[in-house]
Amino acid sequence: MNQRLLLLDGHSLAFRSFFALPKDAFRTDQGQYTNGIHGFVNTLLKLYADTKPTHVAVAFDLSGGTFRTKEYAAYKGGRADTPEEFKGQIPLIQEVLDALGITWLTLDQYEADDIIATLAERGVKEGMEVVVSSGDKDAYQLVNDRVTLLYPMPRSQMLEMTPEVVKERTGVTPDQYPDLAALVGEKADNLPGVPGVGAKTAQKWIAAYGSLDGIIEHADEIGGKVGASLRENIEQVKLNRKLNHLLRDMPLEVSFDELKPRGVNREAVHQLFDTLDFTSLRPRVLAELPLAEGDTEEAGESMDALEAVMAGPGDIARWLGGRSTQRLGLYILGSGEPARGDVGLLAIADESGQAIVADRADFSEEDEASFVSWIEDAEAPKVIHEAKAAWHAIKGAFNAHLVGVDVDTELAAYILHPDQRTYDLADLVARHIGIALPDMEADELDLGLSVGGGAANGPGARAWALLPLATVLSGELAKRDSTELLNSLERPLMTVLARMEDRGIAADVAVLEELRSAFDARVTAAAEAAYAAIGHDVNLSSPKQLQGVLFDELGLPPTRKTKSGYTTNAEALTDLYAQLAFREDDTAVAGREFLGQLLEHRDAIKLKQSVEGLAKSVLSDGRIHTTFQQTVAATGRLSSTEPNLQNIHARTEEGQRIREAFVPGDGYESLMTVDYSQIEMRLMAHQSGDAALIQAFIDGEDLHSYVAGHVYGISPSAVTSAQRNKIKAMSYGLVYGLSAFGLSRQLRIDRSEAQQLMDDYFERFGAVKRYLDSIVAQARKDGYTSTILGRRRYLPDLTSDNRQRREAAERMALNAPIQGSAADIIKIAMLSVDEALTSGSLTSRVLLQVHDELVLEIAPGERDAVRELVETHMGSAVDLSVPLSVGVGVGANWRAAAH
DNA sequence: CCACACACGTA
DNA sequence: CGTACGTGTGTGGC
Repeated sequence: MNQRLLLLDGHSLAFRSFFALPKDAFRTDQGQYTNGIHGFVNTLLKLYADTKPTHVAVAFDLSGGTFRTKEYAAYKGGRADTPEEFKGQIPLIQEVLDALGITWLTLDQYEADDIIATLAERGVKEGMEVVVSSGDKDAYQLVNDRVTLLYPMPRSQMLEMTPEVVKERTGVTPDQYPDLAALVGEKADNLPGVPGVGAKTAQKWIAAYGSLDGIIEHADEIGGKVGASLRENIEQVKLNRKLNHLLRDMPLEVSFDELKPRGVNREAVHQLFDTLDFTSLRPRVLAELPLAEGDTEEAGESMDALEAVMAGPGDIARWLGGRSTQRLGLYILGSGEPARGDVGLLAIADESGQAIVADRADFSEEDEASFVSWIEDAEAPKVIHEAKAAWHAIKGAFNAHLVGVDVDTELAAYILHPDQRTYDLADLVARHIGIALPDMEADELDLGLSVGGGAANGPGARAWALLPLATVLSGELAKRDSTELLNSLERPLMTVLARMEDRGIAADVAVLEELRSAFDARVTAAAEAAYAAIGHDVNLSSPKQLQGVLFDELGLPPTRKTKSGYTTNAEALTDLYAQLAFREDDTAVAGREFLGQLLEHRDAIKLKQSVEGLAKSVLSDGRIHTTFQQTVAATGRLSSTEPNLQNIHARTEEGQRIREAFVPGDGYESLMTVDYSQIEMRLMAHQSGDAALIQAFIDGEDLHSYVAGHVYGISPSAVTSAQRNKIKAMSYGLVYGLSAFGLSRQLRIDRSEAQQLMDDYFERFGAVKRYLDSIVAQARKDGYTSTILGRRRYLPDLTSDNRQRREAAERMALNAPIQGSAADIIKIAMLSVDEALTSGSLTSRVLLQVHDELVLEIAPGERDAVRELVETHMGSAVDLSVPLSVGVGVGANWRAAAH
């Protein structure tokens, strides 16, 4: 029979991958680099698919010497040390091979290529077709009509080297190649060739004398400088030839039976790929390599079990009929936008693999009633990816309120790994249950299209995959003790957020329009004045063009460098302005005018864009419906998009006018803001246990004056405002991992003064210092930080060799427990406030969250009751060693509700 | 058309 | 050389 033997040089292929793939993109939580492993497995899969071998072996070099280094100490000398990031990947590749059921070999004193040469020789003798893949040119000599070499090329291409191709590329036959290499030398192996002899000369000699032996025999007949050179270096050439000869008779104690792939051990692959963070390779490995015996039919992990059907009218009702209390997976294709949700297609699947896919447009009355009662049944457990989006889709399409979400797989994945930008369902399924979901075509993603039988596969498979995915994720969470965080905090919060988004906040479009026009006038005036100052137009929004004006035309001194030139940010422009203050030449006068108008333009255009963006996002109900992102911030915070209502101007007078456009809607009389005061410093006090800091909060004094009094050794009442400001900056900076350099820059004081300030601060608040140090130490040990609710953030860079990355990770480690705990606390408070409002039968409701602040819409007559309620529930969200102080304000708009 | 850089708003 | 985000604009690659 046709037997084919595939032989790989493991080290050589992995090393190429290591340099081909960006190492920082392949790094696990634990700091292990995996680019070489990933590339190797990828190459292996490709070779396997291309060659369909019956036998496979991977050969590795051993570290330490070989017979070649004994013979010639300089062999492969002069190479740079193996990169630290590559070491350690080889043993992991060998573990992967074990899991894949593929044999790998090493042999003391010999190189991978010797093993390959030996096996190739034996394979040919057995009548096999042999395919070798190695990036080592020495392997050329193995090529013949039964042995093909696949030589790796850039962009993961493989060059198929037959004897003809070798001849074409080297000018000699495969068995002559080592002769040629001996003459020319091999830089990679530190083997010098004959000076003056290149490939052309060597080819000519080999053609003339047949082989190296022939050349040596007739060395005296070769004239000219190269002849003399050859005669002088004849010993080196002989040595080269000896070293580059691959041994074909190694004592390998391996039989061809052992080289037959043993099949993939699923469990081992899952385990290993989990620790390696491999997502995309997992389904490929399982699909493209043979599975080990008894490992083919694993319950719940094979898509063979899936039976998806398209629903006709009445089918949904019938399907749900017998299953309404089972745990079911629900997948929705549609729009999950707040207040504009809709369902195009939906799919529901049960644990047995039965799935039904339905077009919303085909729902009968009976289907709708059955579906809605299932959706609104809290005892009917549902598994959904992005449940909040599903909530909106269902609200929009059925006017029903989703309850009974057992697992939101997106939220679960976020709790496990909060540092990913997105949590794509197909990626999670591939990663956690090792199945490649069928791609969904773009037209399947469109709403309301008629759907043929084939299209059911995508949604059906997704609904089906949710159930095993939820089981795996729940298991991971339980192992990590994070079940509570998901089920008691994030999952119920999802519904609270959905309702907040659904409500939106009323906007006064007349105010927005008035502001737009006022800001627009400022923009135009500033732009014209700026053009006048320099005598021509310029795009004031183009940093590149501004650099031309500032540094070339006006000859101003360069500012801080950016990646693509010099910064033109407000801070730098203000500095430049100050530098021109004492000059009265024409350029300086023009420069000052230009800079002043540019700053004015920046300010005005930002305000204008902000107002325009808000105006555009007002829906027909007169309200702005933001989307709160519950799974994007690595610290556990929420974020807000489309539009972002967490960064509405608040600091300047002009900016605050924008907040006047946020008003109570019909049926409500005011807005209320409730915020935590200094929650991060309170957490610092609590977590550090610093007695002085705790006392400050218990006494309820002005924090920054109190701390400044301690630092400067004076009474708080004697603290000047300059002293207070410095200490305030320092206190806030601590939460962000501020350095003395950063503090000096921010306060525009000497480095030494900043250092002194920090020293004095830590002298007085020693526990704070010890706490901050301990956070980093603990995080380095564990690999992650934790909040008061046990929310983790993984920071593998804490052990990076790269100082910048490491220090950045240290700052994140300092900040994450504080910022994240504050996020935990306000989330608890949101649940508790929401619950209290509902159970108190109040109409007032929460509309927005801005990290440490809630914005509520107050119904007539409820103001005082709500004030008391929010003070109580926010103030008692958690029990700390310092009080949680809450500020409340009420007014006719968001600005007026500030306090 | 898309990704990136820059600038800047919030906590 | 202070954390966490999102958005608008310009730019230069494809």
